[in-house]
Amino acid sequence: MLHVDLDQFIAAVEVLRRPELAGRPVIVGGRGDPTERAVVSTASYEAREFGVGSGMPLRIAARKAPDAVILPVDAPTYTAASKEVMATLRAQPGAVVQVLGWDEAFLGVSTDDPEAYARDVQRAVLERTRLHCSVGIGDTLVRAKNATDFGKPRGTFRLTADNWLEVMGDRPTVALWGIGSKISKRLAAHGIHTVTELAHADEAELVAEFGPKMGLWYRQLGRGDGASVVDDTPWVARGHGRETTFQQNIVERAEIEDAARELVRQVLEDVVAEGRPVVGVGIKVRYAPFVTKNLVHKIPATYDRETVLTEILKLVAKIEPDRPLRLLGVRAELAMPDDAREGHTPTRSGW
DNA sequence: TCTGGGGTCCTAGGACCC
DNA sequence: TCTGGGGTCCTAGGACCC
Repeated sequence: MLHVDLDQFIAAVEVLRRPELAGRPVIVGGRGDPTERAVVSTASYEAREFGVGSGMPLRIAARKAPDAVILPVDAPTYTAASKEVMATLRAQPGAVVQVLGWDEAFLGVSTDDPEAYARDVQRAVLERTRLHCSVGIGDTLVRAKNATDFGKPRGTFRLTADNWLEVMGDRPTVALWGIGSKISKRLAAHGIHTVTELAHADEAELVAEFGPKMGLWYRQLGRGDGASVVDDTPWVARGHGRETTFQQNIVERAEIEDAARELVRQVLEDVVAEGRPVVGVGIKVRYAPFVTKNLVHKIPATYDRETVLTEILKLVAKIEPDRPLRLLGVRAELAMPDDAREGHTPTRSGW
């Protein structure tokens, strides 16, 4: 199967509608104001030359690339561009498409010449959307996904059981999709630093450290093994949430409750569009400097706004008084349709 | 350097039931 | 009076992804 990943997607879309920005360092993030609390969504390759990358505080990015053009995030525009890309992928002969986000998708296809097929995909996407993409080819989803990095930009790369350890074996475990900084550190504490070491790690030891599911899954990741079927079952959202980071930390009850009311209003807009009852509510709080807590609880299925607001405010009442708050998030869990329960929607562990 | 906003999923541990 | 073992449901917290 193939993994298709658009190159510097957000920045590329912005350059398309402002051609004069071509060749300049472009950074997209937050509201486009580097004095605000925000992070970089995407940096153009020119901006990356200055050491700017996704997830970096906008303030730091602006310091590193002082001449960069900094633009606000315009989600509706990227959603529209993404739809064009995904429609192009679905139009490819024999393609089964599983969308992973705005700018990436798995494409399942049976072909004797995957490289030629990948180049056809790149050509089709460029013709229809004027966007460039990289394509990973693999015999499992994990291998295809990891292969894409080696194809960037605008190229292709193939990873299979035959060359997986040869190519990936000496890389740190954090290079794997699904292993972040925390897990890689816990692995290191067991003497597991590289992909090869993870592939040959003791199962019992991993299970003892990470539990029966994740322990085995991490070892599988090290081997690049796992599912090899692209699942195009339509995605069913589990819920919707909104969150805001306050430009200045707040403490006042009334201010916190006002923020919660506004977030509930926004969440309910998404929930109404979904047309499924709310069966749980949650809040996320981040105290300064950077401590995150989640509070959730189940509720009887309801469509009633007042009920949802009341339940959220009960959780808000549990926020520790006098502790500076830098982020508040509100979330609504939705009832799942019967046909979308077990085994019908893609899950991470399924890969 | 100081960390957004949208999501999903897993695990531990307590409550409760038989 | 002290107490097993299995199961489910729920909450809190943590980790990851784009």
